[in-house]
Amino acid sequence: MTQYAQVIVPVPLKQHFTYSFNPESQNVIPGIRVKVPFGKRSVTGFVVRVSDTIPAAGFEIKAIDRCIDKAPIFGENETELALWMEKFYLCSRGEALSAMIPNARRDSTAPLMDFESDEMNEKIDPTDEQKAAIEEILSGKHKAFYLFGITGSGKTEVFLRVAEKVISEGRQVIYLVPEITLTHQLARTVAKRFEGKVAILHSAITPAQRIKQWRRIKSGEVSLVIGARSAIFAPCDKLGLIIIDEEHENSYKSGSSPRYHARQIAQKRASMTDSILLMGSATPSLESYQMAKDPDKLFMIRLTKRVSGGQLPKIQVVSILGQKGILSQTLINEMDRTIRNGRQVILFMNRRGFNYSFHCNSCGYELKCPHCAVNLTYHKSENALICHYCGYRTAPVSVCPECHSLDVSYSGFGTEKIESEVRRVFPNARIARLDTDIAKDRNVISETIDGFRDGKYDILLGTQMVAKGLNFPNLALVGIVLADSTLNIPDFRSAERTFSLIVQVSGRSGRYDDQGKVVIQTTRPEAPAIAYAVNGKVDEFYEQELENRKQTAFPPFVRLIQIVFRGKNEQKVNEASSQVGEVFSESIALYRKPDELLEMLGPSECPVAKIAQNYRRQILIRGENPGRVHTLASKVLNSIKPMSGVYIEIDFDPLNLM
DNA sequence: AGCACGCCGACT
DNA sequence: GTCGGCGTGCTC
Repeated sequence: MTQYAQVIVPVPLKQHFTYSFNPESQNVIPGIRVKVPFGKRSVTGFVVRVSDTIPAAGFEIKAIDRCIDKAPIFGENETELALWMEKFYLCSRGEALSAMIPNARRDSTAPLMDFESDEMNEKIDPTDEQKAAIEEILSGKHKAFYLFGITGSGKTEVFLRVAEKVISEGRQVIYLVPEITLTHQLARTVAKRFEGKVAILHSAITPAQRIKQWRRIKSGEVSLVIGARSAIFAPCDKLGLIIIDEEHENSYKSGSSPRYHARQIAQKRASMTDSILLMGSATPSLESYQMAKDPDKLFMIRLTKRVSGGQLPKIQVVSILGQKGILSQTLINEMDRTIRNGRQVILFMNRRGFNYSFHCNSCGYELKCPHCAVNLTYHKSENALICHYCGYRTAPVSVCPECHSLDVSYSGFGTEKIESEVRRVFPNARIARLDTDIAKDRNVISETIDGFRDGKYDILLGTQMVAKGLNFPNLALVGIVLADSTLNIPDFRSAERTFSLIVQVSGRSGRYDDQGKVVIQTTRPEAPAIAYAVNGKVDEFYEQELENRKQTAFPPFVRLIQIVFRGKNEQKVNEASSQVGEVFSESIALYRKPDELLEMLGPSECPVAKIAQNYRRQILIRGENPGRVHTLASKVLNSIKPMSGVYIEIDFDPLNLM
């Protein structure tokens, strides 16, 4: 007696496949993984249904090779979530399930480092501020909370106390941290505190270990799951609390299809399970900040005092307008003083940035797109200034439109130049450099970081990767070599990122005493992202940046969808994007309500127009009503027939348009 | 997404 | 004459 199983395979096809099996010898039940022949290969599929009726087949039915699991590793809840993801992110069910369930599929492995985390000390009595926060969260008056607290204000302790309470009521907790923060320290603290009831979904664990943890979670043996992005899918049947630490972190957004954001999944799961959602950061994303304007949606709790009572470091801004050389005298003096005191220095640089944007060396003016409020980017090959968002283009100018100076340029300086300059100025200093180019090798990263902590170097030159979650007791000076480089990236989030970077980086300096200093070099000291960060005017920055976004119609005031067309044949990519663009134009004309903001930008070349021999064009859809933008996009994208040789990638709420 | 089949260019 | 490029089509 043969039975049949509906199997979802991990391919971008919006359909299931039917396989036969012998119930006598194969225990095929919904929720398990199976090995099945698929075309000429063998793949891991997910069983979603089992029946004994023969499907009306117009195809050959193959047999299941073998069962991978004895007991289901996903159930009703997970299937429901997968269905939701399929609709929400317009991906296939196979892709949704593959993202949710740990299998052999590539799992981005981040460097394994011996980081320390914020506030990782032993259990200490909470401060009054912390107590009030804990009470508020547990009061049951709201469902979603945001812990908006300065660095060192003890957010972790609040998270852990709330978790303890929820666990004591017999419910489970998911604790999300950015990849890089999942350190031995924090893991150890958590493991100790919730002994025997913790699953740590470390990035470095093997797929087999991961599945083992998965089963422990599913069985209810585990009370608290701590892990990076994908831990949001942990199969907790008694979920009661989801914590998202450092909510503003970009690593919560998946870089491949389905491009989900852990925050969105968390919101969905929290509402599905009636759980508390608890997020926290010193620099919330604008999305969250805006959402908290409505306390019924997101209730914001502020932590304003440092637990240890220490001072935040002094921040000094140095204008390097018109200055020659990379290091200002101020920064050199501070570095010199710090090193002579036996303390350490970190210099931050940014690889990306204003290398190819128009820049006036006299007044710091940056040429912007008249429609999008982002900097225009100079394309040397076409000798044109191009807007990466809407495709607007204009001829390069040789005179500053603002101050009419002729001292303008389209180039900046790179990391190598900075390093050689630092070596020239400090010939006797011990200098280490760490950026993504150098640090392909994990060992190099941890050796460099350990070495710096152990005092083997005086100066560490690093990119963003050094900014997060690191604590160096002897660090007394942080220099941001050129804050403009993040600020001038042609992306609507560049101000937000710059602000966040400065605040986060400042928190690194002098953590264990009051000697910390920060020096920021910039040609635009008056830029809000810099000026407000320096003065600690956090809310003022957010308010003015929100106003900006409102004016220019960018998130969080609109929903944005990016549709990328890529393929080796430029002609075909162009045709496909134009074709889909036309469908969108027509649909928008029909669907759009009077006075409603709902529009298409493009099709235009992607900011990086060619990657790995693939030509890339993009369409952006934006609208003030998120639901309607989504409906429109899914209608259009489901109606178009696939064009051979052109691949379409859909990104809902892209983090950057680069 | 893979993977194979299949039809046109420069090479032992 | 073959090796190999990637365009096209299929996967229960």
